[in-house]
Amino acid sequence: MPWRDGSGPPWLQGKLKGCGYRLTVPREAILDVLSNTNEHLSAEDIYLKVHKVHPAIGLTTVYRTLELLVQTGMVFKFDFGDGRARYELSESPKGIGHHHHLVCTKCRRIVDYQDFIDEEKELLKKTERGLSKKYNFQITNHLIQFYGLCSRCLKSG
Amino acid sequence: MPWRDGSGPPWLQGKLKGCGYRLTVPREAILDVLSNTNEHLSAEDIYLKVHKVHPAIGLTTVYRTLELLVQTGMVFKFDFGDGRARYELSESPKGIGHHHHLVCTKCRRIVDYQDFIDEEKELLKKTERGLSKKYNFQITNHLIQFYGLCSRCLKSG
DNA sequence: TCATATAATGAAAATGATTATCATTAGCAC
DNA sequence: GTGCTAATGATAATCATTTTCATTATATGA
Repeated sequence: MPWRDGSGPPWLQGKLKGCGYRLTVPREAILDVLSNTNEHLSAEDIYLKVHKVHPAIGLTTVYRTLELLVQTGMVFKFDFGDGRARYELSESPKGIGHHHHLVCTKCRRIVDYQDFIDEEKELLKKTERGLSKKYNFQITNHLIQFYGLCSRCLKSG
Repeated sequence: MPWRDGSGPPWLQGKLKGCGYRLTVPREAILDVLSNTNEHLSAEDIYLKVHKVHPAIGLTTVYRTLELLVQTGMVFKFDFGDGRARYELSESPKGIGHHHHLVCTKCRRIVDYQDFIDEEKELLKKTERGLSKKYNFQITNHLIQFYGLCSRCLKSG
């Protein structure tokens, strides 16, 4: 559900401005696309979606904006091993929230899961504390992925 | 410590043959490099090290061999976000074994850690079981990385 | 040991995602 | 509104990785 004016979620816009960045049409459009998908979009995917509404916005700007969003922590950048990066909003306003991924090494399908995160969270916190202390490393983020064969690929051989 | 003949670890060679692949000089050389480092080498890093001993071995072959090793599960391929893949032997013969990474988002330094893996292992196993059942996904592998600022970057502001 | 089938190799060219350049445009603080 | 600059977009450049294809070398069976 895009915003009334198709301009993306106000709180994200607020965060952008809060970081001292200007609020521009391309940035709004990109945030809008990201907040209204649950796919794992590549830069080009995002460009194509944005392009439908704003044909003037170029791929370069999409890359630049995504880098900005990653820097500010608003967006996560993933590598699922197919040679192009994927981007997801760090925190979905709709509460879709933090999830991890199962990556099929055969067909490259991605399965999101949240179910087991609660327990993971506990351990992660604990681990993060331990690591921070031991290595004097300020942890801001983590990545957890499981690799293997998805149900379809298991069937087909 | 390279092997007597600088040919890499016999058990890895065995695994290669066991998978039906030929044992060749380039493959031995690449396995040798991988088994005698604890750095996070890129394809080109490996190529350069191999090149010192076997100048005839080309970069293409390094890429091809690495892909093969990743397919057979002998090598892990990592993305630390600097635009080039890194490769590590899955199981080090010297018992250096499975470890996870702390990635500094500022200077790109990588810290390996093993200390907290025991506890993680438990949860991982449990999580893997749960995920396998629920999503009918056969998990063969996992990736865990923490991102943040390393001690040096914390000091330097 | 040797011949043979064919997997593996290497040089060069192609690919394709991402980044740099630079003249132009458009937020936003005043 | 005006002006200062950050932001943009078209194009070209970069650079890691793949493809192509003719040549070489491995492992198997005689």
